[in-house]
Amino acid sequence: MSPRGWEDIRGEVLRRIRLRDWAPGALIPGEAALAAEFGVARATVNRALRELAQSGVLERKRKAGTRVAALPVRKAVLDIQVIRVGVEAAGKIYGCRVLSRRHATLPDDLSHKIGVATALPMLWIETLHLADAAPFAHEIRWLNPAVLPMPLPDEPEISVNEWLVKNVSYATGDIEFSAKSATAHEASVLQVATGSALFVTERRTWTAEALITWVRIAHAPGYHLNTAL
Amino acid sequence: MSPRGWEDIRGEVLRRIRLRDWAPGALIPGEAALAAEFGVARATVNRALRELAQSGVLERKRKAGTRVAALPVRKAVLDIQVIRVGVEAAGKIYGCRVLSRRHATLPDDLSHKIGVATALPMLWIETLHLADAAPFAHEIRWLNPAVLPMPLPDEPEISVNEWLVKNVSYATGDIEFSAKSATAHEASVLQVATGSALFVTERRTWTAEALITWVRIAHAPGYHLNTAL
DNA sequence: CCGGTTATTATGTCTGCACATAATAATTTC
DNA sequence: GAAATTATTATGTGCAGACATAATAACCGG
Repeated sequence: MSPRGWEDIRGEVLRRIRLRDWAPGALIPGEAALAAEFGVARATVNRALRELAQSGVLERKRKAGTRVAALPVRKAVLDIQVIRVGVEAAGKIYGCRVLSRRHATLPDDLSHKIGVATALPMLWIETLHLADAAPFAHEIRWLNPAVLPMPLPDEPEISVNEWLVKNVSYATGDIEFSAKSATAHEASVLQVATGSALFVTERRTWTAEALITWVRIAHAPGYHLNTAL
Repeated sequence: MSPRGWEDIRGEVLRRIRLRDWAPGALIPGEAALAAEFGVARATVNRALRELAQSGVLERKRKAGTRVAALPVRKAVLDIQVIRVGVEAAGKIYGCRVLSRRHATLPDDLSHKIGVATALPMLWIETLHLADAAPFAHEIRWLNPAVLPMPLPDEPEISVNEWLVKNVSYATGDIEFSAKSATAHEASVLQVATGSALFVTERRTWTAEALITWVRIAHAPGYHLNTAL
């Protein structure tokens, strides 16, 4: 019943850590030693330990060896999906309505926040996402027309975000999650009381050269994000 | 200037995807072909493509080949740290006060929510976390005394969570993020207005056998979680 | 034409070996 | 004795070849 592959090795190492066989902060045997013990190649042990290090359970340093993380920074992986997929995964019917759409320049505060010149002409779009015809999330989006390969479609069926992922080059970006009180406008659109606690995600997306889009999505009360550790 | 290692391969593949050389949904050349093109071993290409698949950029299936993700489920990796580390990383001084602590049994709703019998004797602890002496987060924690290897220390210097990670076996668990309005109690403890939007994280932690702890942390307004995509 | 069996194929993993790299320990030099 | 140099060592990465596995495609009998 010796381990068969790198996943078994990973499991066995994890077992020893959980049983405190190897305590937090302690040095564990080197790859060569473990390979000998398990009767596998060093590369196999390496693969297992590398994965554990990636998930924050181990800390590895050349020459210094591998040790069990003392204050484990657990890495939670969140799947950031297109809203439609999230809604449909919950067994509901997705819909969206574009509430407003116009050309404008960035307000000063936002310009500063996302690091883009105020002067640039941008496209502003406000969308309401629906789940089973009930308000689900309110989206405010700034788009940089300069980086769009073609004009946006008019169809309100598909969300702008979804159009983007299909038609614009992949990019880097960042996300921020926070809790905000609903403004009067958000409250009316989402049909909740003003001041309700909304789960807000703000997202910047860049190409190598320029900003593609900045989005703020305020989710209706009850929304939550979860993940396994 | 051909690629030197798997990271270069990953970069080059990513570049082609970003340039829409390989469009979303399209099949990309097989590992063998890429290995030949780049003049590296197949294992090296495999490593690069595997990483890209792990981060949601590619979708791989045996025999079917590798394709660019059509609706990329971007994986955002969040670092779940001990609160003290987060506070100190922001350049502030951490502190915490245990507000209350007693033995009790789980209320029905929570018992149902976390899947543990109501009857079990549990320990209930309420903690206030401080950053530069200002309220930072309010923590409510249920602990299962049965799985603790030794009695909890009395020292209020170190948070219960930190004591746990150091003294109890690693475990699995899950996290949930949401936005909630501050209750009267939370508001008074955090010194904010009742009804303020609070960022709440709820966390369950299990050993292989039993629940270790359930925690709800309500963060003071202004708190946000962010990560690169 | 249908359903089941049998190739075929791309990815998944493993091995054994080699060398690169970074961090520490030992040594030498001034 | 301090500083610079040189081993030493554990992890990081690479290679070539092999077999495993899963999913598709081709085939074949009815």
